[in-house]
Amino acid sequence: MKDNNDMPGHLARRFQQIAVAVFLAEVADAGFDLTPVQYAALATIKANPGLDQVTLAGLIAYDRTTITGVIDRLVQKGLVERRASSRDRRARELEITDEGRRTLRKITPAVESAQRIMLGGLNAKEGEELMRLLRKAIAAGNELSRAPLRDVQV
Amino acid sequence: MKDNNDMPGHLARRFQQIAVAVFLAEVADAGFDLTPVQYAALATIKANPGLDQVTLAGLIAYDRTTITGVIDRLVQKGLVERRASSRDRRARELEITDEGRRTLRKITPAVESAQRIMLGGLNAKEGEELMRLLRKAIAAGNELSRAPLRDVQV
DNA sequence: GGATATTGATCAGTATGCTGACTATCAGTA
DNA sequence: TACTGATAGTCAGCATACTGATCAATATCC
Repeated sequence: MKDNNDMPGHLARRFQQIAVAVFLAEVADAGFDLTPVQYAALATIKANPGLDQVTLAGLIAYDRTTITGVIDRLVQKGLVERRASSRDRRARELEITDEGRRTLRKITPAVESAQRIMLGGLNAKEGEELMRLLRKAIAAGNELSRAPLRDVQV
Repeated sequence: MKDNNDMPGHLARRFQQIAVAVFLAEVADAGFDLTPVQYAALATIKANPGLDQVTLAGLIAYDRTTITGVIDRLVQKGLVERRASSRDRRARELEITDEGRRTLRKITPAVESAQRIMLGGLNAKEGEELMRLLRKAIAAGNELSRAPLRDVQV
């Protein structure tokens, strides 16, 4: 019988599981309480001020129903503002707050250290190769999930 | 600023997201309704009859609190039996049912095809290399998550 | 212009996954 | 044997993620 270690799906889950645990631990060590999803959303909102939720979802490959809850929590924490759009009354424009900006700045070293730790078992060349192969596999499978990456210009 | 595509954590999530979507789609095409977690648990119970939930959790690297719900649903579907252990009255012994065995047999082609599809963007050598690097990174980070892999003999 | 289709956001429902707590039981030891 | 610590399982609570539905608003087409 095929071993778990020969199933890319199992390996994907395990690696992700470790990645999330490392991220949360590093961020908590730095004195913050932010999940990987919340961080990605916050960073993307800062880089694209005023974007709407669907665009945000496309930029980081989340389902739009997931984004609703993530933004709820970021707003609750005072890191993001959600305003009705004037151009399209269905849409909400997202804006990072000063505290969001401050949090993002202070948390960056922990995030970078987490990325290093999760590749800790690999040397630099192997880490690069792993990322290259993941990018390639992801690009080929992009349309297979309900939340594909959408490279929109804002 | 660092791009998402340079963050192993982001790539890990994306690859896993696609892997799960592909798994569910292939399994649904074959006429079944089984999640990746449920499949892994079922296969492991079949290979280790009578094992308890903590051992199962260790073999597939799940948190024991997650396993409780997964087994609930497998029992509900009639694929697994959960009995009190005679040796240790705290523990539950898990046994696959005939229907569980039948399901596992019929679902295997879909599971294997899913593993191929999620590596669809890579050639054979690249797929092998990706799995090797994932295994290596995972081995180094095994103890960093709350649910490490435990290679127990049953 | 008006019917139709599409889109942005949300919601209900389900299934992982995690933290931390709790109960019952077991194991080791003074 | 009584005490102490560890262990198996469950639970409450929270945060992703998904499916499918609904509502309001916008686009499109005749």
